[in-house]
Amino acid sequence: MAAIRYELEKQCSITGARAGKIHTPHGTFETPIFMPVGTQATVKTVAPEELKTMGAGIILSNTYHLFLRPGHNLIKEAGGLHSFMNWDRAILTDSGGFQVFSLGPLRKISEEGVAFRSHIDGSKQFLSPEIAMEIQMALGSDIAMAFDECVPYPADHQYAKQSTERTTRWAERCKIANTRTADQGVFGIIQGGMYKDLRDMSVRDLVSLDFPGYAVGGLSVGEPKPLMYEILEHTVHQLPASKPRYLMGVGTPDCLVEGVMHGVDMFDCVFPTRVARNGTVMTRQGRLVVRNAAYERDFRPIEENCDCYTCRNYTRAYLRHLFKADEIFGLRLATIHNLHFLISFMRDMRQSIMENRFVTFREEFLAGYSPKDKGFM
RNA sequence: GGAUGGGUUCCCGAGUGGCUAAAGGGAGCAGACUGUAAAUCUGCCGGCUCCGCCUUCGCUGGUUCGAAUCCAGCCCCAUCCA
Repeated sequence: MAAIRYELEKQCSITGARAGKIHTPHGTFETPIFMPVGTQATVKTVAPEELKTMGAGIILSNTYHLFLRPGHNLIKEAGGLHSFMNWDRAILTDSGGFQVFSLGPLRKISEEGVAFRSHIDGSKQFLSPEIAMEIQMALGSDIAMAFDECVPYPADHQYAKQSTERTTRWAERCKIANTRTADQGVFGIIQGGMYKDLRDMSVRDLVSLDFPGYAVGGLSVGEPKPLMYEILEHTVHQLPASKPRYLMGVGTPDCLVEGVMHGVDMFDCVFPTRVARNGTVMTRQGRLVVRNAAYERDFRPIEENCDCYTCRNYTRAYLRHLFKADEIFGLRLATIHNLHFLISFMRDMRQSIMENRFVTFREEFLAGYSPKDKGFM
C-alpha cells in the first residue's frame, strides 16, 4: 500500500473546500491542516508534547538545515528524525528548494543541482534532486518534498518557464531516486511563477509523473494577495482530487481560509512561530502586537474564549512584560498561543465543511478579521 | 577646613571655540515578518506654526563675530587629607 493516502470525506458543493484525512506511516491526521514548522528538528520554543496537546498531527522540518547540521547520517544513526526529536506523529520534510530561493546570493543553480554557500560557516555545499532524496530518506520523514526551485517574484516569463521546466526534470529525478517507497511518499511541487500557462504546464507535467500528493509552490513570495489567490485558484482545481494538495508557505488566517476555499488540504508557515517570537499574537480579529504599550495594563487574556495554555493562565500585560524584559518564557507563551490558534482555526474550518456551512464560516470570519490589525479591541 | 577629580539631552557616556540638537550604548516608542541565514531586522527618539525657528550641556556673569567647549564666582557630587 502507498505510504501516503488521501481520503476525501466531504466537499463543499459551492466552493470545493475539502475535508478529509491523510494516512501516513506515523498516523492519520484530518485535513485541512496547518503544519507547524520545525526547521531544525524542533518547533522553536515548544516541546513535542505541547504540540500534541494543541492537536498538531504533522510538522514540517527541513532537509537543508539538517543536512548542514547535525548531518542526515547522524540522524539516521539516531534512528531517524522521529526518534531523534521525539515526535511520533507525521513529519513532512521540505527539500531545500526554498533555500534555493531564500539564500539568493549564496547560491548558484545548474541543471545538476544547486551549489550553496553554507549560511552557518560559509563552506561550499551542493544539493541535487538525488542528494535531497538521499537526505530525506535518511531522515525518514513520512512525506518528502521534491527538490525544486521556488521561482522568485517578479520573474519574467522566460526565466519562470526555464526554471519551472527544470523543476519538473528535477521532480522526475527525485521520483527515481526515492527508493523508500514503502514508508515515505514524495510530493511534487507545482511552480510556474505568476503565469497561468506555466502553471498549467507544471501541473500537467507533474501530474503525469504520478506523485502521491502535490504542493503548490512559488506563492506568497511577495506578490499581491489578489494575484496569489488568482494563481492559486487557477492551479489547484487542476490537481487530481484523489491526492492531497499542499499550499506551501502560507499561514495567515485570511490566506488559510482562501486556500481551503480553493481546495487546499495542507499548509505550513513560519509566520505564527516567527511572529510570536517577535511579540505578535494572532486572533480571530487580526494580529495583536502584545509587546506594545497599549497592553501594559491589559489584564485580559490574548483571546477571551481561547482555551490554550497561555490564554487560560496569563494576561496580555504579563506577556508584554516578558517581551519587554526579554524573558524567553514570553516567546514560548506567544508561540503556544499562535500555534494553538491556527490549529484550532483549521479544525473549526474543517468542522464547518463537514456540516455544510463553510461559506457562512468564511463570510463570518472575513467580516470580523482585519489583515493588518492594530488598535482593534 | 584643605586637595584632587567631576557635573552633557530619560539613564550611562563621547565631545574641549564654529562642520554640535550635540558620537555611541541603554531605556522608551513604533513598524516589518507567510515551504525560518530571524528570541531577527528597520525607523523614531528636545520642542515647534518643522525645508525655518526656539530651548538645551550644574548656576550666574564675562571674553569672543561665535561657547557644551575659554575666564571668574558660586552651588552640588566623589575620593583623599585634617
